[in-house]
Amino acid sequence: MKLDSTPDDVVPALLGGGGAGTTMPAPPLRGRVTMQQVAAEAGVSISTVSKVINGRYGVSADTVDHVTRVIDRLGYEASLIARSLRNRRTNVVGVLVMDFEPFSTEVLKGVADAIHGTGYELIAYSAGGHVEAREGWERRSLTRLMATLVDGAVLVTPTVTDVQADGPVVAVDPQAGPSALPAVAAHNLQGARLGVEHLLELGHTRIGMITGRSDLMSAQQREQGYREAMAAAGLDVDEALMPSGGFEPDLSQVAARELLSRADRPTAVFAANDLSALATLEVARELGIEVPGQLSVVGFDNIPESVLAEPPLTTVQQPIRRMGQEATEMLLALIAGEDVHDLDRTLDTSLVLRSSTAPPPS
Amino acid sequence: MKLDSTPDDVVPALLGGGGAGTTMPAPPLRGRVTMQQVAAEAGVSISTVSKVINGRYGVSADTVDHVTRVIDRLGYEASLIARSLRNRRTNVVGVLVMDFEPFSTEVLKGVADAIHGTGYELIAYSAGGHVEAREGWERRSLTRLMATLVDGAVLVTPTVTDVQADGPVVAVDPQAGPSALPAVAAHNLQGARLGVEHLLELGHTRIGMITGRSDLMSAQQREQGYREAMAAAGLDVDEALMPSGGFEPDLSQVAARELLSRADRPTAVFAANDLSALATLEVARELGIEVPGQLSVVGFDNIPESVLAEPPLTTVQQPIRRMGQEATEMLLALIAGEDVHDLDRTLDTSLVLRSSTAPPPS
DNA sequence: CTGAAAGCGCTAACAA
DNA sequence: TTGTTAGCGCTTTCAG
Repeated sequence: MKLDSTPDDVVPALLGGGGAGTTMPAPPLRGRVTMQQVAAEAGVSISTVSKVINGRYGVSADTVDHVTRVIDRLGYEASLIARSLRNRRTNVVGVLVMDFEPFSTEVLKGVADAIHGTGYELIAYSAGGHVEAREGWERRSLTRLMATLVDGAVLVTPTVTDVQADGPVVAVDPQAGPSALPAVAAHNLQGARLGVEHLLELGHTRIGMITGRSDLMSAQQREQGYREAMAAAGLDVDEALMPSGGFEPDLSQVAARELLSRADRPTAVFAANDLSALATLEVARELGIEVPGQLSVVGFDNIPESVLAEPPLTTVQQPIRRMGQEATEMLLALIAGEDVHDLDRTLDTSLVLRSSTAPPPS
Repeated sequence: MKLDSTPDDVVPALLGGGGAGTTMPAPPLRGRVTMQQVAAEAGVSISTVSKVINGRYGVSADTVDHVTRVIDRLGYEASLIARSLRNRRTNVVGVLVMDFEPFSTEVLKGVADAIHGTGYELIAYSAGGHVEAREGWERRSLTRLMATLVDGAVLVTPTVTDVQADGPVVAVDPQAGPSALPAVAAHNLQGARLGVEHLLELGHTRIGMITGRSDLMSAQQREQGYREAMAAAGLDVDEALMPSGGFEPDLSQVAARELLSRADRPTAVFAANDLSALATLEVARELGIEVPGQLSVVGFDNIPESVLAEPPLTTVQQPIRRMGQEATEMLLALIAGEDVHDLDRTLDTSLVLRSSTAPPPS
């Protein structure tokens, strides 16, 4: 479809050093303008053009001037790719994500915040959310981009952290044990306590939990927070009241239905994430259970949809954007070769009070 | 997860060529694993490795098998960059944005939606929101990535559309006249009419507008929609009631203050975007004007913040994500060489009713 | 001060 | 079936 009409069979016209007689019309060519073409057009060698572009010493002012003019006229811009291949430094940082969804794009905004004014460029890469690629996408993406395209990378929600790249890598919300990577995470445990304590203060004592994907650290920590809060209140946890929703809507619906259909159903539910909480809301409606009148629900994440829920969801908010910012600051410091003291940061979460919680029915 | 305990690390048989004593134990090397290393480790030539990787014919099953194993063991992954430089086709599409903010990230999600299952990978690129780079960032970004890294690109909110790239490019929400580029935009005019008509139906007759950045097409169209709706209702527009807020908070505050301080202040304000509407809400609060009791406000965009406003903002919603999807569908078709019939699409907007509008005070 | 030449990691003719 | 060779666009010694 793309014809390659690069006229490289045109012998570059000889030009004197004075460069006065450059009367070539040379309209902006079709397609990509290469350094080759600039050189030919300016009547100098490729390396001279390169020097001019990179401001290297050893080029006469006249030449610089002339070449610069030609570059402007042709609208030449160096290819990031070709340059990356040759150089070690690229001045680009990468954000690697499994897919572009609410969480990762929010992180992305934070990264963008932090990158402003640093002179770095930003590339976000996703392998397209391939299902088969789920396992080890972080490793693949990293090897694909790192050391050639980017100087460092922020890995969003990686499930494996033993990656080895030859540049700095910082993980945001890592999901595999105590990571070997510098990381920024939300304080899941504290957040969960916050959510459950809110329920406790309201007077609830029979509180169920829809747990998350047990293989993820965040899910485990949230469950742990739930247990701790209950224990601190001197309450026993009833394992029967803790079905798993796997962090996703369908499973959560099943879990919620199970929980809310019980004769001794809880008066409040703490969900491992907003998606699960939303599913709970739906099931409650289905079952004719009023929220928050007969049932209180607390979520986790504060995704945009949670505001729009009916009723608006009370939830634990993660400072997602902030996480992106901190990760980037760490990354830039690491790239700069500074030694960063705190390589594993945990950011506090906060409770967002909306309308899905109330005191238990009397 | 998967430890390789396969003892196939048998030292490759004899190596011809100048291969000196090639009894390297070669544990997974530090840093990037290159094809070179795989070849050496497998005792074959680089091109053979390349053939194996790309599934080219002409390699014995045994060799394929052996090389594959070595690749796995070494964790080799082809460099996107090097490959891009060589090939014309990369199987990557790019999204070029000025910066990662709410609008562009929403578009990004749409693009990601559309890219799922197509086998394409996705790269989003931002020059880092450089202020000095504002002018012509689209041209620069395009030449930097296009034809080397990506097969085609989606340009988000470009201010210049006469870009020339040697691959397909689709613009989303282009801001410069009838674009020369295939484009997807929201129906700004219709949206504005929708917003103003809502106010009209409520009974307002004295409706002011905070206009947008006059150099942007979207702003002009929204203003045009306002005028048309007013005209259709048989109402004259008072030019004094149309200060510019430039699409941004600070200027909008000034504009709103001007508007609301008038003795004959309007009973309703249509703002060119949500940022301006939010600013208006703030000024109203400052001035002790009740919304929606004494003043109705309608915005445009439906950014996330608009739900959280006090009161929640009634606004015109753009199908941003959908725009990203359509643009991507177009782009993929273009890349595939299909001829796309409708190269300039306009998507309808819709009114989101919330609590910032009410009938005018009597 | 300028240009020729050697690659960066990879693919694709073309030879062997 | 395999290896050799020539680049993709660029930077960088190192001679002229």
